Amino acid sequence: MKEVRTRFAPSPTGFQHVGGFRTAFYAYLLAKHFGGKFLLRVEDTDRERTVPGAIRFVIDELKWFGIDFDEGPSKADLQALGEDWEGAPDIGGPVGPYVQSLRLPRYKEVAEQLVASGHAYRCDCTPEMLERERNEQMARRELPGYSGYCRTRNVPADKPHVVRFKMPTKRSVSFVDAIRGKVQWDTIPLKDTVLLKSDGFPTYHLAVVCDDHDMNITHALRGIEWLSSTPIHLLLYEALGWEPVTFAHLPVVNGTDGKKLSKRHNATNSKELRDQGYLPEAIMNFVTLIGWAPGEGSDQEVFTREELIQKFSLQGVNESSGVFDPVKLQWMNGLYIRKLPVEEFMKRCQPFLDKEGVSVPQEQFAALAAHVQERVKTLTEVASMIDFLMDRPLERQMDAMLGKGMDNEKARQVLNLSLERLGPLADFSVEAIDQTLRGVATELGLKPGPAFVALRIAVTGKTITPPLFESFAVLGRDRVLSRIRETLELLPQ
RNA sequence: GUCCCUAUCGUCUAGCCUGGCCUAGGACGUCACCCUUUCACGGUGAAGACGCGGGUUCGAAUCCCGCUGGGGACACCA
Repeated sequence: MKEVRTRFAPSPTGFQHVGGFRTAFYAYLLAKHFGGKFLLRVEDTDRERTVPGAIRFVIDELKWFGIDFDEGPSKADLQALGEDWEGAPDIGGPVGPYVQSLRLPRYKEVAEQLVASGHAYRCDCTPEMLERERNEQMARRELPGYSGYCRTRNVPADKPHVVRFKMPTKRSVSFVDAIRGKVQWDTIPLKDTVLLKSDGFPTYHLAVVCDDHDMNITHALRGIEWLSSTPIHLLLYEALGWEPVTFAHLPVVNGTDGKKLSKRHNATNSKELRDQGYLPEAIMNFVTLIGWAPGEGSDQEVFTREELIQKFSLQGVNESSGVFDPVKLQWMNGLYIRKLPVEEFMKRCQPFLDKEGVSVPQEQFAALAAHVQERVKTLTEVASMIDFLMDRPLERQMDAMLGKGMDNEKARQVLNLSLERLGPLADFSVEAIDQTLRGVATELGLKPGPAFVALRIAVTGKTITPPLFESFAVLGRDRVLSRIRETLELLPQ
């Protein structure tokens, strides 16, 4: 059996959002499922719209997701693009360059071959002429598109020109989409499209067919928006005498508003999600699930990368579009956070703590980490759960201390008695604190709940914290006592 | 305008190919209860969907036709 080869072929005209990365995940998963190769190809055929840094973004982000390319741009290619950055990978491979702007001679060669075989022709119509023709067609409510004026004019090669494909209209085309099954056109509603632009760059149509063939790609995964131009590609393969790839047209990923994902949607690119404290493995798992399910009656939705590779198939990909639901991502992220080994969790929290200026001794963080881990859904939430461990003035939520069976007088009693009992405690352990504080509540005829709220706010300033006794033990007796005393001062007389 | 894709709970989906096991299953979210020192975690339960209309059939979420809704393409953009 032929080696399965897939590619992720972004055009560097902007920054990928999670929908774009999903395409990459699927292509990667498919290749790895069959033990094949996954390549990166840069489709920079639109010189005007190319944005610097876009390629780096793709490579960096995919690396963050733990995805490596088997073949792709070499260091030299990146340099040629002016995209040579510190730590840039040198991927390379046998069928490069993997950058379209570096393959211009090849496209010219193929275009000329097509002209020679009568499948294409040179055209020197000006943009103005095309514009006028187009307007007239619109006015007559006809199908817009090039009339084929230059088909028989035999425009000389030394004049500025484009190369157009001779579209046969009166014939049917069909292919079997790996996701949707047979798709058929009885007539082709497309006109003579440009293959090679006047600046010598190919259009997507020429480049994608040429490269997928040259790079021995077996499966082309792409967005559904390409489905309607598939006849062009099929006809091109035919004219060139090449065997077409297997196409798989992926459904769209929409935002919660039902509109296609774009920069307008918040948190749609992986960088933003990372800054918001999401784990790459959670994002990858979640995004893969928008539009794919294992099927066969399976309910599984949490997968390791290996399971994903093992279970992924194009048959399991959905035909209809899906919505990126940030709320469910949050749930899944929490799940992944809880699954992390504690040390790993702490390590991953570090950048977020630094960012918030929260610095606490490692052993103190370690003592509470397991409790914190269970209470957060994103890494950004960690800082506010442990910043009470720092030696800085507390801002206490005094108003939350009272109410619900707790008044000024009772709060004072709880704090005073706690002070009295905690002070002489032989060892300031979790168990001892537990016993003591429960004793305090009982002695005052209070339920533990309200009593502990008062203590929690007195010592941490907040209503939401890791468990009380553990927090006290980590904080240490001196700080606990002095914070309680401080609070007593704050209580109205 | 023409062509193409698509349609199961609010959302992600299973089931559809190979009709009956579907009084349509799971997950997120929502609500209630339990656990409980806050918040979480965990547990139990509830509400919640086959777009509409025809047909085929003993029987249709599943097959066929039509309609409607949604999306896309028709560029020297990808």
